[in-house]
Amino acid sequence: MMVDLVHTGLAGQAVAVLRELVLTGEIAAGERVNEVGVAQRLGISRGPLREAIRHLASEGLLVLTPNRGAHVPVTDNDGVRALFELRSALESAAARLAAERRTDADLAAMKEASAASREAFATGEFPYRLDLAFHRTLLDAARSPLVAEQVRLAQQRVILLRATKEVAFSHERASLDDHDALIEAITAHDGDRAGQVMAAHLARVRDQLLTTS
Amino acid sequence: MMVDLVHTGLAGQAVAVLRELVLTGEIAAGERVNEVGVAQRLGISRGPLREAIRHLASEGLLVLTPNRGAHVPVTDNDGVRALFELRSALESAAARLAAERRTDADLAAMKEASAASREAFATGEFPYRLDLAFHRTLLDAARSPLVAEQVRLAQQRVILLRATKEVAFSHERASLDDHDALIEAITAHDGDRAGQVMAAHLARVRDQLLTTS
DNA sequence: ACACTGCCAACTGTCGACAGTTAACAACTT
DNA sequence: AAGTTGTTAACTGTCGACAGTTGGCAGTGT
Repeated sequence: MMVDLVHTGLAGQAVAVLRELVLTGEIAAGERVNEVGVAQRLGISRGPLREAIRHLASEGLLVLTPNRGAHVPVTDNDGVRALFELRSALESAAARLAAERRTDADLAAMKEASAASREAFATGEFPYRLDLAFHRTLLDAARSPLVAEQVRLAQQRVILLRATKEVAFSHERASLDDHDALIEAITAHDGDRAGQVMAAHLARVRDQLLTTS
Repeated sequence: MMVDLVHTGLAGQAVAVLRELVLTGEIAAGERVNEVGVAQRLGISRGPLREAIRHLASEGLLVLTPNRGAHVPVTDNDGVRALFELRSALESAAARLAAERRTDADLAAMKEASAASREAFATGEFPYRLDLAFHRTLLDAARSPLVAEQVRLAQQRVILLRATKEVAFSHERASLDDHDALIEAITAHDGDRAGQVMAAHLARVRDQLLTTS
């Protein structure tokens, strides 16, 4: 993710730009990505752009169809459930590892992130970014680079989900309590409980994203 | 994985061929992949080959260095541990899901795979392939396509590990017992226990792959 | 012998052009 | 009118050539 910024070439820049276009919903769900058009728009040739498209496809931000190019995926409720099964698998494990390995510094960072969230919530704002920040502190505490990377990719797909569904994501108070429960379990080095709390937390977030049609 | 075979283009074929070259160790660990050389060897141009290289890099089978190309990763003990943290996260969750969702047909398939492994073990052979076959039946029972896909990718990286380390991988009897314990827990719809057994099983396999130097 | 400097070969990064495929539309048939 | 077939425009897939970068090596000086 931030690793991509080290990609100094045109392809790397194209990845960054395209990712932003997709995640902000500027390219709508289902919309196709025209290689020549986007390449001209970015002022590069098709080669690097193709590379960028394939890269984002490998992250699940685009889907490829042979001879038909790439388009932003449209996700139904089953897709949402499948995605959260993946995210829950990864992030519950991360919570368990964090409970086993956390230092006091990790704990302090998590508490700080939680406090910032509560403060923002008190003033009526609880942006998605703060929730992600908390989850990131937990990832740091887990000290498992591969798991962390996959968590980030899964979280990114959730962001895309929100961008396409245009769901106003005001976190509920319950999420704040979940976070604190997480901190408690991790403080107590209780890996099992941390994993369970994380799974319950993500189930709650998932249900927010399921369309009730 | 098998999906790649549907990639009818040259790039798709190149992915299949290159993957085999890497997984069989024909391209050794640490060895660099020369774009022009391999492209000529495959009778294609650099474009599709580049695409294939980037694809395998996204699967973790190659690592890219700016302006220096791709090479087969060399993994130390820490890397092995990190990989198995990921695999354990994914596959323990798969076991939990399998315990919740398995049908009788799933159970039959798992028992059949286990029986085949025991039979082969009795004759002195317990190829890696049979172990993978068992794990695949479990994945099918979990009915979680995204988790299944990530599990396959992680397993593939373990295969690469074995290819590069040239470790003779004779499964231990303990693995057979683990499999049966897994079947028991899944039969009883005991998700927690299935997850725990899977984690213990993978820890055993991991320790086999750690170099004791 | 060692360190530094300036080449140089090999490679990756990028580009523009061509070939192949697809889906949509128009024309024709029944 | 509905279905079928031919045509075509827009796109992706592929290629060969050029530009840029890197690491090594010969050469020079100390």
